[in-house]
Amino acid sequence: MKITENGKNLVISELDCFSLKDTLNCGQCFRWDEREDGSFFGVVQNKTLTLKQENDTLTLFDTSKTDFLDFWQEYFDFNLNYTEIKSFLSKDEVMQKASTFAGGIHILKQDPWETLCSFIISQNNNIPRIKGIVSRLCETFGDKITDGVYSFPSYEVIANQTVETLAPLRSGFRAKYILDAAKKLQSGEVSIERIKTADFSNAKEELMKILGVGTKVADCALLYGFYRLEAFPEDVWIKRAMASLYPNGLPEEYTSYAGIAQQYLFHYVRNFPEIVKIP
DNA sequence: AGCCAGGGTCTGC
DNA sequence: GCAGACCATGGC
Repeated sequence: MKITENGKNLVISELDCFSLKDTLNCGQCFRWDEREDGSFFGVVQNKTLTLKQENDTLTLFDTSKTDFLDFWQEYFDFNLNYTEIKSFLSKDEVMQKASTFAGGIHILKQDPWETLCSFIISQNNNIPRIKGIVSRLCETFGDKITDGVYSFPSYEVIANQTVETLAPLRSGFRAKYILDAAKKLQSGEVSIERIKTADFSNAKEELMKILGVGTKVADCALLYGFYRLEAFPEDVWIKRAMASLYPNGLPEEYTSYAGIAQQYLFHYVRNFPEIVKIP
């Protein structure tokens, strides 16, 4: 990986095992939008970024080398060697194929609360609508960053809301779950700091104290919001994939990177649904 | 019109 | 433990 400053832009070249499109469109994040020209615009914390990938080169517009080294490098998980992980996850034929197809996906290091809240919204929902609800949540309760761009609201702000004031989000039955999460975080009944340091099963148990957080949402929060790579979220697609491809469970040797294996599998079977169709 | 969407809760065996 | 109804909303 080579970093070059080009005027106001930053160019990352000689990239290996990275697909911006697959990383941002694989359903782990909801605040990135693809534009006509193939670039992506996103909001992360109180920052915005537009970037574009062409082959093994990534251009971050209006970004300094310091911005990248201090923040975006970590956010996009460029410090983990995905080339090694990809080969590690290729010990059997299924994962070998999934890794080859989806090996450009990186796990983003996202904010814990934003991720938890987003995946509460994700239940029994589809990705475009999840994005719409999250977008209205930010517009209604977040801070203005620039014109038409708002930050993700803190749980303190949401904890002061009611089901009625959340109505503009049109989140349906999930509104009471969002409120319960915000209130339990504010009261300290559930603590992000404790979850960060707890072992995996205790962390998951603590998340599941929140109404509307079951095993799948907890695993998604742990994987995408707490960077727990051993989390293995099982949605309907992964359940189908497991039933037809791994009836005896995921190979034990993959346990420490199960979350990345899950991402590869998810992207793979969603693009080739016939693989998991039971005749 | 009816089904599905990166599920979870609640109830009843 | 496990199945089944139910939950709001929107796109197809």
